[in-house]
Amino acid sequence: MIDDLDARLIGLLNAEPRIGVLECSRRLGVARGTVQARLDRLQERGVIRGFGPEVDPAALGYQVTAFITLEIRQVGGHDPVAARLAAIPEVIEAHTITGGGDMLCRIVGRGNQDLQRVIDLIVDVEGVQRTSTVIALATPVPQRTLPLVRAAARQ
Amino acid sequence: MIDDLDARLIGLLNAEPRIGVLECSRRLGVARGTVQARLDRLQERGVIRGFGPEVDPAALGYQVTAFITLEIRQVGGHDPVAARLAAIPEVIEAHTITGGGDMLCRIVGRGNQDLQRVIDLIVDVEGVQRTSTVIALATPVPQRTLPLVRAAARQ
DNA sequence: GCCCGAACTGTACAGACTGCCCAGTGATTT
DNA sequence: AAATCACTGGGCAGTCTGTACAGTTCGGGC
Repeated sequence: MIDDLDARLIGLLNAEPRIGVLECSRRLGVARGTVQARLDRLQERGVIRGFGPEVDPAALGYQVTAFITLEIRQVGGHDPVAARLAAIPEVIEAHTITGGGDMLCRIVGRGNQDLQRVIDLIVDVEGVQRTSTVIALATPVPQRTLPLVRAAARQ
Repeated sequence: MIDDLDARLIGLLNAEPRIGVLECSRRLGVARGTVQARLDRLQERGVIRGFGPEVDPAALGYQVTAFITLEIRQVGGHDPVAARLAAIPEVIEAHTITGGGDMLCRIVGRGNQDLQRVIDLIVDVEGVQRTSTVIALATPVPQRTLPLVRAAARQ
C-alpha cells in the first residue's frame, strides 16, 4: 500500500511543507524523478488529498471548539439536516453516527456566549429534536496522521 | 482581523493548492508583492498554520472512523492518559472535554474488527475507566474552514 | 488642508526550481 | 531469455521565487 520511502516523504513534507521536490530528493537521498513519481502516485491514489492551507480557527477569533450530538426526527432523514448544517460556517465538520445520537458535529465559536448562538442556530434546524454539547477544554493530541502513515508503511 | 482579500487568497489556495504566488496575484488581480506580504502575515499571525500534505486515512486502508469518549480515574489526571493515547497511531486527535466524559478522541481502524483492537488498546491505558464509542457512518460535512474564513472576513 | 505611515503597484535581477525527456541499470516477472 | 518496472543521473527551456526599490494611493491625525 505504502512503503518506507513514501512515509519518509510524507513526514518530510509534513515537517517542512515549503520545500520543493528537488530539496526532498536531496534530503531523502534519491533521484528527483523518484520523488516526483512517488508524489504523483500518492496524490493519484488519494493518499495525499492535497496541500491546502491549514487554517486555525482560533487565530480567526473562534477560540472555543465544541462537539455537539444531534438527535434527528426520523421522518425526513439526515440529508436535509446535513444541508442546513453545511450552511452554518461555524460547523467545521459533521458525521452521521451509530449509538445514542444521530449526528456528531464539530463546531466553533468566538467564546462561550457566541457558542450558544451557534448552538441555537443548530437547534433551529428543521428536524433537529435534541442536542447535547461538550466543550473541548484542551487538545493534548492535535489532529495528526503522521503516526498512522508510519504504521501503514510498516505493513 | 482578516479582510476580503485574505479570504479570497485562502479560498484560492484551497481550491488549487499547487499554484504559486505569481499565479495567485494574477487570479486575484493584485501585485505579486501584495500576495506575498499577505501570505507572510497570515502565516506569521498563525491564521495559516502551514501547507502540510493532507493524508486520507481511508486511502491508507483505515476505512472506519469513530469517536470514543473516555472516563478517566480522577487521581493521576489527564496528562498521563493523553501521553499514552498519543503513542497509538490510530488515535487521530484527542481532546479533554466538559460534560459526562473526560476525553473525546477520534480514532480510525481498518475495519470494524480492527477498530475493536484499537479500542482495546485504549481501554488498556492506565487510568481509563470506561469508554463509549460511536462509529461515523458517513460524513456529510467533511472538515472545512473556508466558510469560517469567509465569515471572519465579513466582520 | 497638509503630512505621515502603511499598504499596494510595477519593475528588475539573479538564482533556483519545475516539468519534461531520455538512456542506462538492476531487480523481478513472465 | 525477454520483458517489465522503478530508479538513477543528466540535460534543457521556461518559469517562479526571493529580494529590492521607487512611485502611488489611501485613511487618519494634526
